Amino acid sequence: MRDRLDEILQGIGLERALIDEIKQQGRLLKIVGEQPLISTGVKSGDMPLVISGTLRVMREDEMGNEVFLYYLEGGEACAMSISCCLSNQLSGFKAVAETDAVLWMVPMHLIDDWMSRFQSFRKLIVDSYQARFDELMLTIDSIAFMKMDERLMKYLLDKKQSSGSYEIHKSHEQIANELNTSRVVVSRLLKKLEREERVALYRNRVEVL
DNA sequence: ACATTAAGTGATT
DNA sequence: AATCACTTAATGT
Repeated sequence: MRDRLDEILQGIGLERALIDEIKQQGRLLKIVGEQPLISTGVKSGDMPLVISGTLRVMREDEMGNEVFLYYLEGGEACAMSISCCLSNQLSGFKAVAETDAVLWMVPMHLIDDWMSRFQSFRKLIVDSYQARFDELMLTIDSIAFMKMDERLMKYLLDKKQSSGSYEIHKSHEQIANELNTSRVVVSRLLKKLEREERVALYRNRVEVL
């Protein structure tokens, strides 16, 4: 697994010295199955670097309502975790592993140091911030401007993309929760998509055609 | 065979 | 698009 980390870090374009430090200072975190990684109100002192798997990052309010924000995939850093740590705020974020995932947890207190010493690290953080921000804008206008049927289709295609599979193993209920709507609505829209022959429906499973 | 959970649907707001 | 109420289908015991 160390090799894989090395590979990823090199792929990002970090220099040798930094890679060695990262490998020395961080710790490995394996997540099996669909499991919450960071939940609201808990402060975490680490910045996760995704080695493999997909994380779904969400916003959560007091009542437990969730809003999807963006995905984090292999080779990506969760730059947002820096901002909540720097400002010493409790994370209003919740991250859930979508699949089995392997993360490299980097202690937050080293970030500053690395940013000033390694320009490649600064770039990683800034780029990652930028990328998250762009994704955020996408999901914002999908919420603001897209109708439910378009959102559903985008959701299905996103899932297809991130899992590399045409099959989505979720119930209508789960999908509805992630889109903040009701199961009935999802069932109806999926049914419509099925008639248009864009998906095939099964129990606990949707296939994108 | 029975209970439980997922999905489909008409009617109403 | 949400909610209710009900039906039907799939799955587990």
